Amino acid sequence: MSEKVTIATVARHARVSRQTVSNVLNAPHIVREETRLRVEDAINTLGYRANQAARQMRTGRSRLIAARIEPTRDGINGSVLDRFLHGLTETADAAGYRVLLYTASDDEREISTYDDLLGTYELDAFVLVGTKHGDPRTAWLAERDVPFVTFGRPWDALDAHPWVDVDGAAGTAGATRHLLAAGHRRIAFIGWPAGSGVGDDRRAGWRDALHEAGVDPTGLHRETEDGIAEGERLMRDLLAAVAPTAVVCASDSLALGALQAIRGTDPPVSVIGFDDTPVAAAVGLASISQPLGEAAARCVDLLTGVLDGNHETPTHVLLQPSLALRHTA
Amino acid sequence: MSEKVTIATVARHARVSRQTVSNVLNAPHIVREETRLRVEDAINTLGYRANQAARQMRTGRSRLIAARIEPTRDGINGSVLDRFLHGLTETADAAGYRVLLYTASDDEREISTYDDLLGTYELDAFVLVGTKHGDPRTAWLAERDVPFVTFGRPWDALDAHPWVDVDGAAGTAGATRHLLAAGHRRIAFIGWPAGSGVGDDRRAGWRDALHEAGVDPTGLHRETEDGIAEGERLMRDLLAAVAPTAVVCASDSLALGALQAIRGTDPPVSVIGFDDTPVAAAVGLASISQPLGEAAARCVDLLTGVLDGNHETPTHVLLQPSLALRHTA
DNA sequence: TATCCGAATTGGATCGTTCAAGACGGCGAG
DNA sequence: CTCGCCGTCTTGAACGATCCAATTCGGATA
Repeated sequence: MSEKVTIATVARHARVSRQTVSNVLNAPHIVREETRLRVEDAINTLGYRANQAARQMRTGRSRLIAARIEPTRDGINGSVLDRFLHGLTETADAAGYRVLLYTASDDEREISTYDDLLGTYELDAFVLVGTKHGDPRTAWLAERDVPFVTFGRPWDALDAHPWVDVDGAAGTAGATRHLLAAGHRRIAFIGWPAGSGVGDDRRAGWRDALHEAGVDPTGLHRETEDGIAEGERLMRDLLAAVAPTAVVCASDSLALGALQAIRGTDPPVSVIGFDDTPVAAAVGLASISQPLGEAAARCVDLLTGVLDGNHETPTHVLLQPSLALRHTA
Repeated sequence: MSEKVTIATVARHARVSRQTVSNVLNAPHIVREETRLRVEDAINTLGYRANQAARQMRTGRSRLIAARIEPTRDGINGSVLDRFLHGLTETADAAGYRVLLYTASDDEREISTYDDLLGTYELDAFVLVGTKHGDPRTAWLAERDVPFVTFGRPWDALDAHPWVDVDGAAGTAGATRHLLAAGHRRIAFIGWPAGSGVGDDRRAGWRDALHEAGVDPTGLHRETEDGIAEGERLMRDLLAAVAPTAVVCASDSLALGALQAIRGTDPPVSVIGFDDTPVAAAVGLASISQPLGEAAARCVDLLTGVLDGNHETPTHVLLQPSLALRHTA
């Protein structure tokens, strides 16, 4: 190939000035149609692509979004992040943004990474997955007016910043109602210790659905850290204590454990997991499915809304999960 | 906050010229120590960070590496990509590079994405995970002298381009030898249809280890597409046909299926999977473990070697897997 | 016919960095 | 003493895009 194709090359080829080419790209409506077509033609013929670095230097915007990739803790639930990232990349691409990855081992380092990314790469925005109570990261970003969205509600202050989340309570409530409709009454719940917003939310959905049906949930739930072994242990405990006929779990890991515990029961105890991970699909575990692709898309929507100065867009999005029915329910 | 801190700000503050500051950053050895310290001091005091866009415009290098994130097919093996990406991000970071994500639904689009990424972002290099026979993507990149590394050997021409891979044959051979040492003789293998380099490699390791021990592998192997159900089906078939006492599988998905098929056998049939996914760890499945973090690190090494013009570095790296022993073996 | 108007186009300046070339002082050799 | 060299530092130009102000041009108006 010959020389690098710049805006000047295109301008010469279309016999117009650089500025006109720039206008065709950034403000097509102010260019006469005939001229515009000639320029567009030259762009295609020459295979011109606007140099992002030069554009960024002038405009101060990089069209880059940062997302964190975490060390895989538990591959079962880890695939959630994986799928979310994929969706994010796809939607961001369509909106003209690219996704840059970063990692950090703790909050302090993560914040110093923000500083670095903002300083050297002039990132346009951040996407955080999951936040804690009193998260120092969101505080840092908000303080500096850096655009960001979280996937996951800030449980302590819902209006603190834009977020996208999936209504976990609605998911577990729906699953519970499905089981109630199938005739179950002793429907147990295995979840996480109180205090995590997500876990409490999921438990609340189950409890509300039972109340709604006039069933007393007392004694029907157990709490533990996430994990297959933990799920199995608690399910055995439940079987011995209250002999539930069905169980809703806060994660697929817990549900897989429960599945191992109920093996051989007759009639089979129904099990419903959460996240609809590929493992659940593989073993036929019914599970509550989060619309991760859509969640990612709405994150990008929110960000572009902020970045393009459109303050009309809502800043909070709560999506509804669906129930993936399989032979365990 | 005040003005943006540029190299000129630092220069004024340290009472030197812009170029001297630039030299402190890029060629410290040509600056007198006293001056260097004064400049470094100013940099720290002011919190200066070199603007990547400006640097890129001058040097033509973006310090950005592209990696593809694929739609999760099978969450069990999908976590491999996940872990690899994490390692890549971490090591690239340490080497002063950042990882940019992209997706593409087919080869043609992927190539056009390359074109776009190179044209607009001036990417420094690509990391491809897995290649096919006669891969059009590597051909395209090689033709244009774009630096890239693949994680996975190009099976048809080992010298075609730099790669990092894990010795699958050594992994299955090691697993097979472990089983032989435990007294097993009828050690089966469940793998993928001939033709995929990875699958053939893994099968060869098992076959060689058996030959080495004087065991005839005839009839002891089965081939199928990847998946839990497929693994279960083939394992039942093997049990009925040749009653193996152990089985080595080409993936954890197949091994999980095999595990379901052998339930209740006495003495228990040993099962060893491949990839040591978190699911394997969770259910206690023995599995061959790929050093993904190291693989990612070596990919970055190879790339920086090429990018920094160091042609001394080897261009092919073959890493040894290890055997994660758990109660299924 | 002269004047004015607004749409379309033009040239110059600018963003922050690195490259290329040159300036400056001190030192040793001729 | 002069010359050239070396180490150190400075100055001007360039990368490729966008912003800004100025200019051209065709057509409408007086």
